[in-house]
Amino acid sequence: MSSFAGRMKEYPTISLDRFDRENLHARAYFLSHCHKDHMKGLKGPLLKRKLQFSRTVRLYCSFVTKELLLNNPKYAFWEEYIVPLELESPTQISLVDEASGEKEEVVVTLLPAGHCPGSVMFLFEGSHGNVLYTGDFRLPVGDVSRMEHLHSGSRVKDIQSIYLDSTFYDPRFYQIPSREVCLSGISELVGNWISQSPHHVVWLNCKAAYGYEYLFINLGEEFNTQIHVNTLAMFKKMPEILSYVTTDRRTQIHACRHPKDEEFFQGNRLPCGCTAADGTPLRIISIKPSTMWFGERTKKTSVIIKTGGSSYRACFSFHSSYSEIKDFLSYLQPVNIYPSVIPIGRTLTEVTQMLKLMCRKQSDEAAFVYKPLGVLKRSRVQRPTCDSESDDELFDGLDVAPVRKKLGVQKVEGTLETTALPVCVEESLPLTITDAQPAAHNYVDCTESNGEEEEEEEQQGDEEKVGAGQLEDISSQPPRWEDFFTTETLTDSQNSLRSQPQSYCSEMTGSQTPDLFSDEETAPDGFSLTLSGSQSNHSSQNMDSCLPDTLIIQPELDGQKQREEGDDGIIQSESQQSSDFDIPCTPESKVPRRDELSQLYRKLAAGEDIRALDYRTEH
DNA sequence: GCGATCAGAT
DNA sequence: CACATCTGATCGC
Repeated sequence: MSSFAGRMKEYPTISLDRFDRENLHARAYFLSHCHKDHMKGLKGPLLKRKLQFSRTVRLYCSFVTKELLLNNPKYAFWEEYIVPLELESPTQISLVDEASGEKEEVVVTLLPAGHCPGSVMFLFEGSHGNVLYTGDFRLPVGDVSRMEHLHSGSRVKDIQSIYLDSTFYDPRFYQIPSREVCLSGISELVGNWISQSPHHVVWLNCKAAYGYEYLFINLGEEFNTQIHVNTLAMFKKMPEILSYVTTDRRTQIHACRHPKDEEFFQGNRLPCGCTAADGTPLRIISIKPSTMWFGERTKKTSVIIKTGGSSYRACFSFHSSYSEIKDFLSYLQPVNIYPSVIPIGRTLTEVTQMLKLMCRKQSDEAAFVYKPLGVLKRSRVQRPTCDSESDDELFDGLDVAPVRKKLGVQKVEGTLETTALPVCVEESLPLTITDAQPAAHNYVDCTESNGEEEEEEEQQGDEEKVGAGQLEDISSQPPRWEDFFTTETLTDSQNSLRSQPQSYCSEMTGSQTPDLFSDEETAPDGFSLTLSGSQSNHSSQNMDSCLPDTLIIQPELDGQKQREEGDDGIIQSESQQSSDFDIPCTPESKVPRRDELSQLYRKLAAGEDIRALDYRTEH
């Protein structure tokens, strides 16, 4: 959950995703997406009053976010103060001090964030440098290199600071199966269930938040049906979503909710109250989207986990994994990175230290800043090729050395100014690298690969089925639900990296239908069934290609609490723990100890080459 | 009665 | 499996 206090040190008169306390004095507001933890104070009476006396203070967000926000009556008063912005359309905004008339100009560009419908990042460009506020995001490895507005010509823009969604910035979360792979697994499970009879229905146990819509869209499309939801109101202006949801309960796929929906489910009822269509009891399975992650070397993955007689978990993540974040950061190489989330079990200090390693090298920065006057552009030195231990294959060759470009004189000045002042923002330690502090090595991540990844050909293949995120931009005027995962502007030759799965149609073999009530057999090892994946066509950018798409795991009966379940009295394990799913931290993925970091810093300070030094495994 | 905050649950 | 939300208890006004 975001703990970002709302302001960026470079542009402190702007508030983002926080609207209480000191943010009440902002000259402009930005909302990255419509999740409650990013809307703190947004319905506050204090803010409402302020707006009524202001001529210039506005809230900027995407068209979709505006639509979702105004759908909630509590926020309806914002209507006349919202300025929706198109994606990827740089817009100049005046930040006006209404008391003094003082004014500052800033150019903001909304970039698709892939987190939920309408979610965006904000790129600010102004006299205090280029700053990227990511909001919450999930971007596949490589996508950053295709984001036009992070580039100027063929060069990467000089980013002073990134305010980062660091939810999974921890090696524990090294990889999270791609959206496509997760969708494929869910799709397969759903298909195998609902095809058995009209009374076989699926309950998607989704949280009360935006972000599951692409799941609904894809399932609706694949099974030529609509998904039952509580209300359609918020989508009334988003036909691309609207056409796949319904309030008609007579469908086999439900995502409806009820405060006591878990109890309902235990009683073989759907949250909407559906019990039976024509007297025949429904056969319900629940699928709960939840985040699953795997270590750096973990090869055996499954995107579906059976957690009970008729309950499943399905992999689903709103946030980028560690490796996805690293790809993002190592491409942009900002001077500073400020985490907006501290992963559970970590401290701000730890996260800050780890993020420092992803910041631009000090030496680089010094050369950058102190160029002679008149030299506004420079090509970055080619990034050294990582040694054999490189994890390049993980990133699919996307480590093409980014080239930076200064945009103008005023931004050079901004860089000078901001890099010279290590100022703290609220609760985040500054990551500015100063003389007193040895610079972290930019390429330390190159040592993290175990080098045992298989070399696989990148599949450029045709996409048999594209995810919703890959739909063509229909350029309909806003609101566009595509804002959700818009990557359609990413058009360069590397686009093939995204083309994931061709066929996910893993065939269930034998009586592998997850019939949880009668005819399921549990193998002695506790694994009831394995779905063979069609793995042949996957990109090698992650581990997908060497894994079955779907592996359904039947938890072992642990002999402890067991209870009756199902309509035929089969004993099922109550508390399921998937043995395969207790993913241990990979040995390489431990937290760096203080002394290890000290050693690293000593080496850096001494100018020693640490490229081969893995700070995590030293000792 | 409303809002803020926290614990707890899902 | 750790995301975002909801509910209820408590406190303060």
